[in-house]
Amino acid sequence: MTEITDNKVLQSETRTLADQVCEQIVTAIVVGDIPPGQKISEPELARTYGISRGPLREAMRRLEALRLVERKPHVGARVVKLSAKELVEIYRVREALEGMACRLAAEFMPQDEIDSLRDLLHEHEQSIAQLDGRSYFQKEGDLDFHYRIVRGCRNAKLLEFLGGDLYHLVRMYRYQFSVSSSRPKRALKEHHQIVDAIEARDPELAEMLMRRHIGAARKNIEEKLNTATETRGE
Amino acid sequence: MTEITDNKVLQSETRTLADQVCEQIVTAIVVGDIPPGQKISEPELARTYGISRGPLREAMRRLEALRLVERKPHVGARVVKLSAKELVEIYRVREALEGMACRLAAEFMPQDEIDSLRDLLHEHEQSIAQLDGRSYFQKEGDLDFHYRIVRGCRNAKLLEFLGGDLYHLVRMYRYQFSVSSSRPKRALKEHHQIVDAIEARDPELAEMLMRRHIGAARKNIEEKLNTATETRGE
DNA sequence: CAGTTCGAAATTGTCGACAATCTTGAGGTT
DNA sequence: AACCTCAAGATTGTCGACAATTTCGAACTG
Repeated sequence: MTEITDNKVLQSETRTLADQVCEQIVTAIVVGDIPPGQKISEPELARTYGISRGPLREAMRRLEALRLVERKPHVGARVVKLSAKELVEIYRVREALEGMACRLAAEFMPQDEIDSLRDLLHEHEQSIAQLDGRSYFQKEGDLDFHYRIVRGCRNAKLLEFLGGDLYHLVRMYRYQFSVSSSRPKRALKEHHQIVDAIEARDPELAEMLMRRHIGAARKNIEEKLNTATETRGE
Repeated sequence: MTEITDNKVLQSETRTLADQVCEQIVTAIVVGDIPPGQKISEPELARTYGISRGPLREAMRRLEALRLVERKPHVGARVVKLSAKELVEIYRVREALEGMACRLAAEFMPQDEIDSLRDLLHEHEQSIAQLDGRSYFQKEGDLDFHYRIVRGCRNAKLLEFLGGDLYHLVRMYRYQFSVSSSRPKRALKEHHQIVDAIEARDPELAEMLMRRHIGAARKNIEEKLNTATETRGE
């Protein structure tokens, strides 16, 4: 028996066809290669990826569990189309879960990981300076920060829910709407404050700051969507 | 186009074989008919439920997504065996999500649903009186209360995560460890306080009370498990 | 001409068989 | 006697074909 116990190593060598294709499809959906709302034809996708319908169907089940596709029996599957309402709902869930993650990180995150977080923020600072302060958080940089905190909270279930399921949706949304934080400097400052609270081992403050941070992003979205929803009554 | 928009009606009439069997297996696992840690043989289970391996494999994927089984490629699937640590982790997730749900319920839950909640608590009171005050919350009663609040928060994503995924694990745990709340009267009082806060439309208080309520249950578990963990060092 | 009904085509659901991989036990070697 | 090797068995992964259901269009009826 080896030392590694419950560390889910991503066994890249022995992955099943269905898993590989599933990952490919996830990326294709997230970056928009398969557009939202598109109906998915099983035989077509199977041909595209050069596999049979069996593994593809298993991949579809997994995608359904990730909330990236919706299936109706005997009808078919289509890529989810995030509505404004659903997106705000997701940010409520993030606010709750990541707030808790931040609280636990303030208790259990090792010092070396905190140092690493600081390094990441310094990289972000330089990135902002280079890009003249506008839209640093464009693609995956912001998610990286949040993901590290979730990893640092030492709660495997929290990591599963947030990292495994929810972040794919958030990533998809960012690609679809091309929404990067419109307030990069302020967001970076908030990130620094959050790390400060974690390093000070202040769970209450850490949770509150993270919730404010995500809540601000949510309000930002709500606001943008309210101004853009004068045409369609939905 | 009908009035029903995103209300996932449980279309009981046209359910696929895989879905039916999946539901059966979920129940079998939750109540312990298939014990935790048991390895699952695909041909055997397929024969048991009278279906082929195709639909059964799809059901297995769904169970994997529900975190009820764990699979390793080319090795097989086994029913999850909740450790004490994982259970406490789950309660942290519940604390975060249900706290948020309760906050939102205080904002958006309609008055008639609040009234219905009160009726439910009155039923619970009588049930406690009949059973002489011990362990009323034994099986599903407590979950029912929490589930109603989650439904009342008008956040579909929150409902999906909590009701769809997490509650199966909680139910399984309750059957496995036969743990019913060891403090029924106090729990009922807390439930009443929570409904009070919701009815008073006080989101802050509602969230705090719910988090305390679940946090107390978590501490109760930690305590029981600490006393029972003198034998095994795990 | 609108509405309905029916049927053919396409798609999804299901099945049995074959191939690839892991496990287990026996046999041999050091 | 302990350890390694290897082969047989079992299990999982994959595939192609058949059956059931839905969908779409055309013909028919009022």
